[in-house]
Amino acid sequence: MARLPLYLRALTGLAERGIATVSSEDLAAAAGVNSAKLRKDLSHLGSYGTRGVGYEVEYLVYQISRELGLTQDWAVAIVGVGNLGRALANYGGFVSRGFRVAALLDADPEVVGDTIAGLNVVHIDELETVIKRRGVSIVVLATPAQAAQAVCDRVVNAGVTSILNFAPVVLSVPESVEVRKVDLSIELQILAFHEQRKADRESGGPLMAVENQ
Amino acid sequence: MARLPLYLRALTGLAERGIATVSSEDLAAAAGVNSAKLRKDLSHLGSYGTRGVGYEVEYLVYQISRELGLTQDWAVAIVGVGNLGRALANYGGFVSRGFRVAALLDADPEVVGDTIAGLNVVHIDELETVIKRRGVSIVVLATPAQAAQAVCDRVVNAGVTSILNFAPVVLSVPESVEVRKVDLSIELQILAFHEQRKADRESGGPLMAVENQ
DNA sequence: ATCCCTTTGTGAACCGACGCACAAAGTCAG
DNA sequence: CTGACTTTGTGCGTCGGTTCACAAAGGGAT
Repeated sequence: MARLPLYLRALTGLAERGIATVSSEDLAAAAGVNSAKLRKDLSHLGSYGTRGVGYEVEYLVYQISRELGLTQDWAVAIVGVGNLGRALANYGGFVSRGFRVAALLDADPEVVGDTIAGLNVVHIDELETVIKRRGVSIVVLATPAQAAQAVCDRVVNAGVTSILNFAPVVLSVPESVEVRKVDLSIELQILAFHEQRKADRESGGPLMAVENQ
Repeated sequence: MARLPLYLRALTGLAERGIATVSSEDLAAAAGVNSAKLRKDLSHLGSYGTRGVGYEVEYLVYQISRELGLTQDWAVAIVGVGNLGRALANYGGFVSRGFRVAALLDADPEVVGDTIAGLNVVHIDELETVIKRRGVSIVVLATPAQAAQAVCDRVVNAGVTSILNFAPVVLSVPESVEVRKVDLSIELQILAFHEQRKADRESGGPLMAVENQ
């Protein structure tokens, strides 16, 4: 389930505050979901709750971490060391959740050789070698849109089956490869859409009511 | 609809290649969705297609842009000028789609006064003033998790009703305020989850089959 | 002018997710 | 030990979204 990371985040927050036990109601509120949904999700990974009491925070953290595969560490390569790539390389949220940035790659000879977040930037020509040698299993694409599909093809050929794509293009990949995409400007466009509808409703709303009579 | 930006992106790509007309089938492929779904989505904003021919690219770009409210320009403020905030400030994808970064704010006196992407970083104390004076209607939160809710409250009080949240917390806001959230590490965790299931299936799969006999 | 071919727009079946509401199960006080 | 209370786990009705499949509509050739 795609909500497990959300629960995990809420649980680690509770653990830090020293809370040992939590009810589905409280945890659901902390994660921003319905409590029945949360219980159903958790029941899919086994009966880890105690009726009348709730869930033991520590135990649940461990179970969800295991389910998500966060008990092993994952080597991640970031391709494209522009502004976004740099930000991702320096982002603390990855390391704290079992992800290790194992390689930075770029095509621009200007940045190859630079050290970012303690890592040497390698030329994209080394892609296949680096992936094999450093055991990379997840690749983050932060390249310009034009380059994304070509890099993606090479990454897939090198045997990687999980890609996080920040480039604003639809990547075509074999069915066995999973691509998740984050498009920052799409998120803003959706906000603008709703923002405009609010504005329309305020000015045009009453008018519409008149027209509808 | 949340898919309109996707269609728009595909359409501008086609327009750049000089394609004047496109069928729902082709456009759906370019956007990575089902063609029936695309036709239904487009029909919700009026009958802009011609049976037997398809959709006129230019016209559709205009109609979707108008529907999304991209014909006006939106002033965006970015709060939190860490690695991510900097990357967002420099990100070209915003400007090209009608979004203007109108303000950068931070609490750290070390970065206040710096110039990033041609903008002066302002202290967070000025938040309300800056929002009003520069007509900001969308705020991007790129602060640490601990600070996010407090900043969010101030932003909401200042009258902003659209927030894009990069901090890994669930923000509580009035119902009238829309929050979209992007959590980079959650995306990676979902990839790791599927990656692990693939690995489990390869090693544990055949074994399971034996056990099930 | 007519016929055939392409493509849109949509009715209707299908599917999964969501949440209510409740029974089963466990805790704790007396 | 018993009974009242709390909370999980889940059956079931509902709802929105997705997709199939087809009728309606337009274009172009003969």
